[in-house]
Amino acid sequence: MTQGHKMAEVPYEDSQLYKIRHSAAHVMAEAVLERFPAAKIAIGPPIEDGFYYDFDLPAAITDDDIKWVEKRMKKILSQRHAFAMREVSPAEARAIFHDQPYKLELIDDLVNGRVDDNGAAISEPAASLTVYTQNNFTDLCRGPHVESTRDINPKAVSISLRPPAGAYWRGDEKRQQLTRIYGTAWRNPAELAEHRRRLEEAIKRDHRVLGEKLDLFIIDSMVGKGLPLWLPDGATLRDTLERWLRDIQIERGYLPVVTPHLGNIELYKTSGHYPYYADSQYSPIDVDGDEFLLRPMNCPHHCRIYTSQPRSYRDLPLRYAEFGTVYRYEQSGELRGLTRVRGFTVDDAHLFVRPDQLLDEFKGVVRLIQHVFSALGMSDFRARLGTRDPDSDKYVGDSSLWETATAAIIDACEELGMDYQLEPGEAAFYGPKLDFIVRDVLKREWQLGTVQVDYNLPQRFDLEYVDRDNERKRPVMIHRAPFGSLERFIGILIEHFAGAFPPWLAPTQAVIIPIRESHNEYAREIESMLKSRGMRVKADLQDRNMRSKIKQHRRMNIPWLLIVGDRDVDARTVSLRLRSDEDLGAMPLEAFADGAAANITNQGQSACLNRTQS
RNA sequence: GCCACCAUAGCUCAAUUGGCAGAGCGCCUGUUUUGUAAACAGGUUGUUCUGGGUUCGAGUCCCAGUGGUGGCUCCA
Repeated sequence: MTQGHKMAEVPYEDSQLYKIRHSAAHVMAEAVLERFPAAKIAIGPPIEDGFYYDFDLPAAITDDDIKWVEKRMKKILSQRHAFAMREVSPAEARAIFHDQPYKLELIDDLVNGRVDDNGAAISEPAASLTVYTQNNFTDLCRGPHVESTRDINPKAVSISLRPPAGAYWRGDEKRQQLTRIYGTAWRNPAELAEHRRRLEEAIKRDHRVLGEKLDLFIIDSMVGKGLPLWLPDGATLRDTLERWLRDIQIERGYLPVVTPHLGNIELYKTSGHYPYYADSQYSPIDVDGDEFLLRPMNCPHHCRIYTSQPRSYRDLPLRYAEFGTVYRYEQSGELRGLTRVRGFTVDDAHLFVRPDQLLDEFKGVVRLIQHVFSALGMSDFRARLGTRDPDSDKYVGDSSLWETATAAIIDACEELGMDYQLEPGEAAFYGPKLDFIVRDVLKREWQLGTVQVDYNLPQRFDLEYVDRDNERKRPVMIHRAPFGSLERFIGILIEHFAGAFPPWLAPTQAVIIPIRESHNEYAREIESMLKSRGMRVKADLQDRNMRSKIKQHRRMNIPWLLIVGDRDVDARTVSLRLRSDEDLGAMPLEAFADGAAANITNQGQSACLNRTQS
């Protein structure tokens, strides 16, 4: 799904392309300072596919300014200007940047060893600093840069591809908001053209675009932002996924539960969700003088199901599963299609296990998630182990419990041979977690599946079981959701398949297209025959010609088009055309039905049929 | 939430410096009965996002709101 850098073995940071982009950022800053002499410059690093530079501008930047800057950049690049490095003392640096407050702040932090010169990570105190100069512009910078502007092809640089954006100084929303200008730079014009082509391709795959084209979902302003409405085809897709996972879970010993979307605030005070995450919850609702919350999570409800009966060590593990809808307040600027919404359904389950069962149960869950991802052909994900940030106070529970839980996750990953990245500070507030992260078509990362080990809720809800030795003991909880949110998962899935779902997921699996009106009866017969075998099919009996029907259904990515005319009626065949544009010609109706059924059962990734039966 | 930009028919988009709101697709009616990516003809489709303001006159200019987009921040 991603279009990463497939460039040799050199890390991006050491590549020529990185230097080109880093240097292009300096040239852009020079041009912007010419346009806005009063502008203050912040930082300007290379990023994936390009670079940016942050400015504190005296006025909002316009399209005309962008055009001017881009033109000016190309002019500078077409001249020969060396990128000259010079080592300077802190005092010299302060003199050079005396009228650049952001640079002065960076210099102070560099000298004190708080940041690197991208304004980010903590580093050693710097005894001396480096500056780079090209033409009339000098920037505080560690480098490296290209030797000269001649190393950058002006025709491979563009800053008009992405609109300027707001960005907080040092990523802190309490500080000055700067104007970030993005640019892209490549080694040659062909690479730039390819980049443009990929951007256009990405828009076509965007789940918001495809969601409308394929009639999957809408987000209606009268209903509310971030509250998607599933249209019949989208709901069919979603329902197919739900039924599939439900069946898998039943096989693996999960038990269904159903709980309401609203709960007494005491429930969330007990669980700790309130007030820890008050900011992402909706205001309490008054019910006869008591306060109720739209639930932000399902786990508290499941805990109360656990406590509804005394539990024996023989009862564990208990695995409660529910497609539970939750509501979270998200800032309006963060809402996006199906991938960031305010009401969504989690394919949630909570496993209540004995400590001696934790490792096996955790591994079982990870295997389940791997199974789900691989059945859908989603191999492009990374696993992230989110642990507690020791400096933060947003977590609940003893540190010893956290250590035990983290160790259990690490053990499970190692026993399963699964790679993961450790990310302190990414834990849930009640425990460490293993997340499965994928990128969407515009390269944004989204958390999908998640598994979390939790010693805290069992304590807060006073969960117990009676062990073999007749002692009351505390179970451990595992929270897990292979899809994460159905909404987000399906959004990503739409982009993953570019709207061309494999037949087992496709809302409509086959359309029967009669060539003439006289073939309608046969088309209807096929429709009811395939429906009786559980397929999602329809006969297209509209009064329009065959060719336009083919075009229409191909646009909708219908896996199988069955064209039937005189020859097919006589021979009881269907003429099969795949959406991949393969015309497979006539095949016996029974052979198609069998082949399609096999494809669907086997969850084939393409619409190809195994034709051995014909 | 913050910064910037955007909003015209169901969809994609036009509309000269402020001067009668249009096209293609779709939809409806009729003709056509078709063998693999758009048959033909006619017709229909508007609170130009909402509310104010400027003006003889606003889709166009100004203000506010709503919604969307790109970022930032946030994200159990």
